[in-house]
Amino acid sequence: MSRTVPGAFSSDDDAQMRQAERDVTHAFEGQAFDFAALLAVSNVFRAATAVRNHMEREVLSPHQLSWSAFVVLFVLRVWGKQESHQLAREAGITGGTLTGVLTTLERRGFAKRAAHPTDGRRVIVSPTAKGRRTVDQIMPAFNHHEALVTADLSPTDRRELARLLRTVLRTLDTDGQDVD
Amino acid sequence: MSRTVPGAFSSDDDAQMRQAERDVTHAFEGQAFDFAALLAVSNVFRAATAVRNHMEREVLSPHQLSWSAFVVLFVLRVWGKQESHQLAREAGITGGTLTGVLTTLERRGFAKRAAHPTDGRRVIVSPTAKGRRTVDQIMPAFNHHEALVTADLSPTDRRELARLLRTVLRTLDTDGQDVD
DNA sequence: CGGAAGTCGTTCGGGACCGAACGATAGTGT
DNA sequence: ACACTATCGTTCGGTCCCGAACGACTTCCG
Repeated sequence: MSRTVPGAFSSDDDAQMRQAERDVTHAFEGQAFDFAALLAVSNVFRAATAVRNHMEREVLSPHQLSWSAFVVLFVLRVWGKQESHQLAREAGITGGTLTGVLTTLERRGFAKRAAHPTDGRRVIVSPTAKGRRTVDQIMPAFNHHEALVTADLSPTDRRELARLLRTVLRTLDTDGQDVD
Repeated sequence: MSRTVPGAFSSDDDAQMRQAERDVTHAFEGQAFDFAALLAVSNVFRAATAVRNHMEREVLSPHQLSWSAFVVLFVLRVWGKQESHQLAREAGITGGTLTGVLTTLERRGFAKRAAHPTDGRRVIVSPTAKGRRTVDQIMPAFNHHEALVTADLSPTDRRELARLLRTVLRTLDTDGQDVD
């Protein structure tokens, strides 16, 4: 009843999944088990890995850029120069990681650091012309592949997927802060 | 009409997103741009990172296990001993990575390698009793947190999320193989 | 049988990644 | 003015992760 994708592999797929569910519930029998949650979480992670690897292989590797390096560069391209901590948050990585990524990006001439005018601790990161040019060159292919990996989703499905994930992100966000 | 989660943060969120869409389309103006695909892909990745970090912090780190190490151990717990390559595929990592993870797991006494009876190249991996016990001890908390991060999703939403992601995975799978 | 070709797991190089510890700088109160 | 505290970005230790190269082993075929 939840099946909208027709044909070919789906029946096999379903059978395998039901078998997996039986295996897991059997392995942990006697305990309450939220299988839908497990499935949602594990699929998020599997899909992310698969998409990331696909993108790195098909789009990014010719330019010798990792996913994170590209994301950082993309943020700089669209929103321009900004402080380090904001850039890290925007790119979804920690400050420690950003330092490494930025070192790579700077070495290859895609971005540069500059001192904050009044605050000696802070660092302003800017894209170079070469960095902007590179993003502009990669982005069409990147977006094309984004469309490819979501090709079997209807436009409605894509928006729905984004919405559901946003809900998860918001949940994580807010109770990460609440704990304090 | 696509909004099921009520109140609080949603309006802010939407405004920010629409602004981001304007920024991005403006940055790449004159080019066709599938923003729904970008949003779907980037949210998959963000959600995966957030969930993984949450799980490693809240559930796994007390046991000094990484996400991958736990996934491998989980697979061994539920499906029992198996060959290396199958285990790698099941856990969603490459062979090279599995070697590292397995070395860690073996050093800590959670799993062990054994020679294949007839084929000298292959390796059979088994969970130890300690490994099984550890999974059984962690799993309730792990599943509880899986439920937590998807708490703002209705049961239908969770299944829908899993389904949409499965579609993406299948797309990636099949045209990864086709290329050959 | 014996070399060629294919298939295993491992090793290696390089980057990413986190959290904690660290210096440097800035603000705060006295 | 001067400690105290908070907040920056960086460094460090450890792991993960991939793809490519490698060596050991097996299978295929003459």
